[in-house]
Amino acid sequence: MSHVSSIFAALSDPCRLEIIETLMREGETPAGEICERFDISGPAVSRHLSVLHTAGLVNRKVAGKHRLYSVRPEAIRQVSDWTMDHREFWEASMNRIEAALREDAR
Amino acid sequence: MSHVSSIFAALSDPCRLEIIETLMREGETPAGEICERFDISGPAVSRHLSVLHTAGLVNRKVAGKHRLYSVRPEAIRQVSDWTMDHREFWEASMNRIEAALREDAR
DNA sequence: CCTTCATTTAACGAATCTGCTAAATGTTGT
DNA sequence: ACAACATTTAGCAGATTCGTTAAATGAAGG
Repeated sequence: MSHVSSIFAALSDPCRLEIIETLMREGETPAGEICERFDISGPAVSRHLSVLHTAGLVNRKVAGKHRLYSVRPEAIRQVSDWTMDHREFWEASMNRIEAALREDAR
Repeated sequence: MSHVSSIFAALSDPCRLEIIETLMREGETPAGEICERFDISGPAVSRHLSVLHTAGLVNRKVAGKHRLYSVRPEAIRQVSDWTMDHREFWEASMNRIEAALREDAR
């Protein structure tokens, strides 16, 4: 699996995406606090965290009985890099569409 | 499923990601030509194209016996937008990491 | 019409994902 | 050592995914 596609896979679950967004907003957070935010069981959240960790999206830090999770910025950057690699395509195309819209509006 | 997570889901398969990258590079392409590039069967590629279409990542245009596929730039832009929404997080964090590296190097 | 070409749909099996509950692990405080 | 707490692992059911081959669809040309 190409590396960026495995990052996409990790983000493809709505629950995992929300976990990542929460961690980016609030920084390092213990597993238990993440659990509280979701209606699913603790083990289910734990599994999601483990998927994210395996995919290299989060760091896990052991602190007493807690595990602190945080997003690895490089991972998000890889997504950004992927879009930037193709920026010429979508930016140019978007401009063409906008131009066509302006043309239509006249 | 939040919209961006369904885009991530569509891109989470290596074969689909490669299809999208090919289409971005080469523009509108008939299904048959896409098939030739992959070792999997025609029906398998057709299914991937249909997944991409359902997720809003590609346009399908009927041209005689051919179906021409092309990437919808807005879809890629949504990925870009998502990274940009969190840019402050990963950019700041990357800088912090870089600063730490520079600190270590001294 | 009938055939051929391009592509999709159907039907199926193997593998993977996601959730659950119950049990295990490891840590802290008594 | 023991009890309480935080989290993960095990084991299982149901849904989904991805590939295959065979059959269906639909346009183009003789």
